Amino acid sequence: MAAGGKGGARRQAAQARHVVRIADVARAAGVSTATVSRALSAPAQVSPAKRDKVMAAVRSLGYTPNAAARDLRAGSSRSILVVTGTRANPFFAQVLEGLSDTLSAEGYAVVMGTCGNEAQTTHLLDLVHAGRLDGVVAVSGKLPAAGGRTVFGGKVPVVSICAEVEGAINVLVDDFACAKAQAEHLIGLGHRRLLYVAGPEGNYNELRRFAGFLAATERAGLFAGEVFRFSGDFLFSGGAAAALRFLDLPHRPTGVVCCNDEMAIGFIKTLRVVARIEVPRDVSVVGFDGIEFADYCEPTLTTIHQPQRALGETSAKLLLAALRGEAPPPGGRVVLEARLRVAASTGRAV
Amino acid sequence: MAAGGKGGARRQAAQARHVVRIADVARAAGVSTATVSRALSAPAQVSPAKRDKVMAAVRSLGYTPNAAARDLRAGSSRSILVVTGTRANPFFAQVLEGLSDTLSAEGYAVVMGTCGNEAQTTHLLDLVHAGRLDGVVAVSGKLPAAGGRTVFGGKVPVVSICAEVEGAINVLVDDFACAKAQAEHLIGLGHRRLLYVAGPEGNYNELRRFAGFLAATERAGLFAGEVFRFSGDFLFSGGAAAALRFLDLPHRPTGVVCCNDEMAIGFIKTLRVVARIEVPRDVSVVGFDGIEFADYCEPTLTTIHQPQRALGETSAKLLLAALRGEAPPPGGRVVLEARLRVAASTGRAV
DNA sequence: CTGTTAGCGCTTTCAA
DNA sequence: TTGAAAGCGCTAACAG
Repeated sequence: MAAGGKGGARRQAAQARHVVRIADVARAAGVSTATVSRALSAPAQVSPAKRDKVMAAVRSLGYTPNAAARDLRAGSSRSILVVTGTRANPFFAQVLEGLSDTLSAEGYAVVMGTCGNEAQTTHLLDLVHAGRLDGVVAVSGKLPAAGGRTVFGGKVPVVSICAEVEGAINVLVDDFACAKAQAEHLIGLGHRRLLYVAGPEGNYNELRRFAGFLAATERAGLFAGEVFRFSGDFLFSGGAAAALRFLDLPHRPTGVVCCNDEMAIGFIKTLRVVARIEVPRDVSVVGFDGIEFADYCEPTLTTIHQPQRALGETSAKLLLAALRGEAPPPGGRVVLEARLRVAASTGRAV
Repeated sequence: MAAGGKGGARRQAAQARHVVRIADVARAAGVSTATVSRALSAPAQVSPAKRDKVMAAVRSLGYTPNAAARDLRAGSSRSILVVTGTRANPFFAQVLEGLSDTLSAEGYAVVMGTCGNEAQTTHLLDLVHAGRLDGVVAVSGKLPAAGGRTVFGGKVPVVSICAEVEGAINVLVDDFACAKAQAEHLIGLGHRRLLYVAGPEGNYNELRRFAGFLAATERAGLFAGEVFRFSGDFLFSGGAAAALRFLDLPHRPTGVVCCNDEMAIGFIKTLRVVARIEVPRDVSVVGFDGIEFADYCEPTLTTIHQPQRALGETSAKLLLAALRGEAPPPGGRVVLEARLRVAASTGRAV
């Protein structure tokens, strides 16, 4: 359609119809398109006189090089896919903040993706295989995979945050050690009947954390009848549901280890509302993540503080390095420090 | 990895060098590239026999059409820019969830942007003007603009959520009426000394809400000495800071209207921790937004519930409609229902 | 129904 | 230093 109008004498009409192209700038500056291109991306190669002419034309016409054409030539897109389960999660929101700040500072666009259903997953995979994405960051093990295709088929670098994935560059905290610290904190306070409120079945973090929890209870010599495990889902409502089950227990635990903060908060709130049980007077509760809410709920939550922004920033830097062709970190993984911060939700066993 | 193992060692090298193009598929299927293209995007135009051959070749080669080439041809990118202040905000996170679910269900990629500093802003503007984005959604009035350029110069549809912007399709709630309802609720409970904890100066929502608050206090005949206004920033810490100022007041208000939930929660928590002041026994506090945490803090927050997901979904649908060339809604705006939900943080004035 | 072909807008040899 | 020209991979107009 452009071809038709372009050849005609009515330049005005053509201008109004279409966005400014490099040829328009070239014409206005009285140079070739090659010179315009160079003036923009390699100014040193162009004589000052022409360069100025070009820049003036660029400004006056309001020219911005077309991205699709550039991408097609360059074979890259300067876009990164970030895949998460849900964005409605303050922990990941914080991680993403660090991630996208770093990525966009380097001129990369950040595309958000979810693999909720197969359609979404397929769409993400298509994006990667279509070369629209230069790299992938998966948060918490959410790697799009469907019909035998994975994100690794797209030969772009992949970084995984908070979950170890083979073939990816991994940015982690030591879930095992942290969960062990949660349980040990409680045990150290004299608690001998412990409840573990789990994350989703099969979830990477859940598995590691439960293992850490068990390691601590075993080490302390707690036997099976003293240790409970309720399934959960990382949501407030999951913590609330666990609290209800807790209330039904004939001989209740006095210490509760939650796999994340939302569940801990939902647990505590429900105990209070439903049964007037107070934390830490009647029960001690530890969370995991260190979300901001943890400092504003009642009581302030004893929890594992993860370096949320740093997880995102580190991942971004590693991806950027991979994009530049640099070697991945030794072992293909970086482990960041996280630690227990004792607040008001835990106390001595009664 | 499937591709690698499949061919011989020789094939690997060749395969690794180049991504599969349409010509490769055409050759493998013994047809022209046009037929491949049609088989993929308009199967009805191709004979079943050839269509099957093409599809078989597509599958066996693992072909995905290159996005940049497609975009260049089509003059569009099937990507939408979503601009927010911060993602670390549970209210917006929920809005974004609805937004991106709807957008990605239609095959659009969602690009996240922030206009924190000028570099970021310029980058976003470039993206829009470079034709890499087909539409823009601005959350809470965060529209990239720098050096005289705006997002409107890129001739793409713009939707604004939660803030009225001229030239955009607006999706709103009635901030004025909601804030009025907050104050009236308190006044109805007998409170006559009221504090308003504001959002950032100049913020659209802040302006509308403060106006609504004032309308209610004036209507109730409260005079200047009975009405206070503290500045704030929509953060927990802002609410905490307001609480400290509140404590310094010689004759304290008994009712507090907060411009959002985080500030309300930060306010309440600080009152309790610093001065053992209990809500609603000593002071009543109303929030705004209806974030999930409002149901889990102590006491459960009386607040304005905004239809968070619906705000996102509605915006997405309107943008999609605009992209299809459909007319914007009457008046260029849609106003969704939000209302006060009374919980445990407000009670009768003492 | 199918193939040929002309670009989409840009960058980058290759020559001058 | 500069310009001419060849594509990047794809789709759609136009023949056949």
